[in-house]
Amino acid sequence: MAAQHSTRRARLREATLAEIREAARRLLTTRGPAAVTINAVAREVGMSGPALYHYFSSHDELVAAVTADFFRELTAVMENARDARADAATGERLLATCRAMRGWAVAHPAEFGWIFAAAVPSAQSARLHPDTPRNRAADDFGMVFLGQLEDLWAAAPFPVPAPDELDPSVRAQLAAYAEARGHRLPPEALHVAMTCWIRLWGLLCMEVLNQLDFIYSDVAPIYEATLRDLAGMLGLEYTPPA
Amino acid sequence: MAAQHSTRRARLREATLAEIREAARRLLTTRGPAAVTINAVAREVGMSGPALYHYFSSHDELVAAVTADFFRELTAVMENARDARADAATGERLLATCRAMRGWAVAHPAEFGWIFAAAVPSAQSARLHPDTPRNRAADDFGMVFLGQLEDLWAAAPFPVPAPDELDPSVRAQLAAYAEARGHRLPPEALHVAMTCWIRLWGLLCMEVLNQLDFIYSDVAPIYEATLRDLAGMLGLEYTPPA
DNA sequence: ATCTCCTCCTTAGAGGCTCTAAAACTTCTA
DNA sequence: TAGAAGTTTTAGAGCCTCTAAGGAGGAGAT
Repeated sequence: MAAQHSTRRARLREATLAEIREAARRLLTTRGPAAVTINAVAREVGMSGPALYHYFSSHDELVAAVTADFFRELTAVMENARDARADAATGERLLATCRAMRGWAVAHPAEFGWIFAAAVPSAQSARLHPDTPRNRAADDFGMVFLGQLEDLWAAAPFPVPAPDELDPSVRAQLAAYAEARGHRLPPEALHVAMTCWIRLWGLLCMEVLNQLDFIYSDVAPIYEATLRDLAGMLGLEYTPPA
Repeated sequence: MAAQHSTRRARLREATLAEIREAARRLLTTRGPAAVTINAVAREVGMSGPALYHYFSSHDELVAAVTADFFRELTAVMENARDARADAATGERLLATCRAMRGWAVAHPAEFGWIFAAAVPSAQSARLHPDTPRNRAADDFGMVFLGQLEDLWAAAPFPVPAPDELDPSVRAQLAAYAEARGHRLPPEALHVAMTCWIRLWGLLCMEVLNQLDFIYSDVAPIYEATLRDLAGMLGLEYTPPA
């Protein structure tokens, strides 16, 4: 009873869903996160409040949907940057990917803050609902970064701390994650990868939250200095942006 | 007309103000940031909605007041940790201060997230209203960290990047800040200080926002590894926690 | 061609929120 | 003791989330 005769309806519905998410994003960027309300979004697309509940069953679900959109867009931007340099060295591709991430962040600070400078559903509840679109999009995003470090490791293992330098408890935590992910990186390499990720996350979040305004008017060179640092940690040659 | 005959009233008012801020904090920790509403806080202290406007002229002002409270409490905790080791080496005192910061963050994750994982009024508007209690408390907090690095620099200058390694634009931005602060650190040293601060901020915010749950169940050793790293950058001997 | 069903949309409304206005109650002072 | 000052209340406008009930229109079945 489904696929055959519901195509037209389904297309219309899809278009409306897209329009709603665009309106939500527009409100976010123009009037801030607090303005992304069911009522305001409904007004924006020309329907009256409760009608929107035919598309999203709650405000939280709308929020999750646009969050997933942002993750997917950022993922695509980073993958494009990576794939546009398919013939370049792995290290150069990683740098390009990281630069693409900041490029998106500064071009879309509200969206970046929306998805990253926010409390994440705790691991507990993520294990209960692993397959929401939001969580799938976030996982896919994570793999853009992690996947490149796996490639890098496969191509040219980077320096890692000696086994006795890594705290045994941390090693165990990382080993559990490595196992769940198929052991593409040993715990020591995962530790280096996480260190890199944490530094990029922190710097970008501070920037989009204006936490660095008090001292820096232009964070781009700070980001480049960080990338140079990370390149050093990963045994890569740092190449300045094109 | 003020001080002499208004003491009793003023005392009562002060007590009510304190009670309101405690209620707001209780709501934050027990029901999350969205539950800190004027109405809910008023109910909590046993008065009805609009009465609270005699103490705080808007929701934003209440938020700013408890934010200032949190900054002051964290500042005090860190200063205590520092001063409890007045006779120790500067490096050990700095490590103790940083550990006190994480101690407060994990003991009060909601409060830490409330003040740090939030958009800051942009520098523009901070320059227009520099003397709100919130901004003063935030500045005082910043000085706990920066002040110790100044002491450290005065006692034993740590290694800094060579002048030609530091991006000229960054150098200029830092020089402007150094001038405003009385030149207690040269731009190169400020750059190192900010690198340290950014790494601590990022790691602690990721932790309180559950952004590391997916891989780490215990972030303490990661924090210690970061401190060891920073100690290395600052030419300090790393000493494990007591 | 009509009938039924399903989808989409509407209005009405309960209950919460911020914040203003006006009135009432308390306390302090002259 | 009367008025001033400070505190608190109720009423209410206008926003919000979300539920309930019903209307208008196309899609398939008879």
